[in-house]
Amino acid sequence: MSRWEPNTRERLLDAALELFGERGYDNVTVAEITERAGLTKRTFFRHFTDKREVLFAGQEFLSRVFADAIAAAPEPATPAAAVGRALAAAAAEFGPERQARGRRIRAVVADHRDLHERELLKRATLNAAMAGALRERGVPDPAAELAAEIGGLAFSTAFRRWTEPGNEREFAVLAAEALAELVAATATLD
Amino acid sequence: MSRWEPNTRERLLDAALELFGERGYDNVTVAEITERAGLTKRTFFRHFTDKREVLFAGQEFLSRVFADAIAAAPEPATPAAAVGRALAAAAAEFGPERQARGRRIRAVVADHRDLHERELLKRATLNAAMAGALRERGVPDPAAELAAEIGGLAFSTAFRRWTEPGNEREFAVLAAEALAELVAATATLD
DNA sequence: CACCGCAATGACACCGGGTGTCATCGCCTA
DNA sequence: TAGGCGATGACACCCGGTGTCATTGCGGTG
Repeated sequence: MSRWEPNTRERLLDAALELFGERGYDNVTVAEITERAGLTKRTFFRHFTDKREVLFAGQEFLSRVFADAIAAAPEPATPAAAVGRALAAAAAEFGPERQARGRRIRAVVADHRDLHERELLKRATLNAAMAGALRERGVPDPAAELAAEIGGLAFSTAFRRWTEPGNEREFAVLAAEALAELVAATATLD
Repeated sequence: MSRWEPNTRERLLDAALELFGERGYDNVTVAEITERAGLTKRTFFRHFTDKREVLFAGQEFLSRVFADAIAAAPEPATPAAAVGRALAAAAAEFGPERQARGRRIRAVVADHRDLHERELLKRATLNAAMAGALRERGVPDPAAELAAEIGGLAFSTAFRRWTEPGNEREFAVLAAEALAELVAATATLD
């Protein structure tokens, strides 16, 4: 393709994960990441707006998957069922290949406030995409917002369990289970 | 008290809000804020961990209010009712004096991604406090988590409406209404 | 084949947020 | 009156992030 080594973003992510694992997120500078990847600091910021973003890139893509799946759900589907479709569609992106990387990312994010903060922003973006798609198919507020919030909660619960050490179950199963638990819990609130 | 002007934090917040209003959040440096307040940059960071925190200080206090109110709710109270108590308790902190400042803060936060991100972190902290207090009184997961999430959603909806231009209604009323709408909406999900 | 446009990178200076460290200043207490 | 101490100032420093211009070769066009 080009004269440079290909897969720049991948290489940067790999280098970053290695270094974060060795020394921790904030004992690693962007210059060190790019050095290991054979690039320069400036190039890093051409691919990621932020130092944090290297760990969360591609989440915008997930938003589209969620929204499209909700839009494509059969007409008589309830909000909960539509959200279930979205989770199922997302599960395709969480195969065994991605599991190891997911674990490494989660380990880094776990004890860094700044990274947790960014994760929340990504989830909020996801929620907004789901809520928008639900409104599009006629679900009124605040039900659309609520269903989206529950979907986000189910997603993050499923992701946590999926990346927990020793887990053997598939993402799709965990997501469906988390969603079902949450929907059932709505009956116990009042 | 001391030989310096009192109310350092307040003065910093006032100076910051003025400047943000005049030129926008990221066209104002911390040095400029402290200059207007008659202090130095270093002192700013002794009072706020971050530039962003100046707009969100005191939220930890709210977490305690929420948690305490939930813990103090009468025993037969449902999760939704306990959350309602928390919102009512919080309403005491949102009198008319605070409304103007709330509007100014919201205006600054509205179109700045970084600030929105921090707001999400604060809300997540609030949610965690509520969920913890609910578990403490025997509400099992994921109902505790869900109730907390709904409480957070009601809170932020109420705050948004309360600070909307032209609003005349009290925070307590708006919060109770938002919560009731959300609880009612749970019945329409499935 | 020579030329040119273009996309990705490098090089480099610069700004501003955030921190470590030591000095200063004055209130409070013994 | 001596000293503890808490809050601030002064100052140097690091690093994340950006603006800008130069460089490098690939692909298309005549």
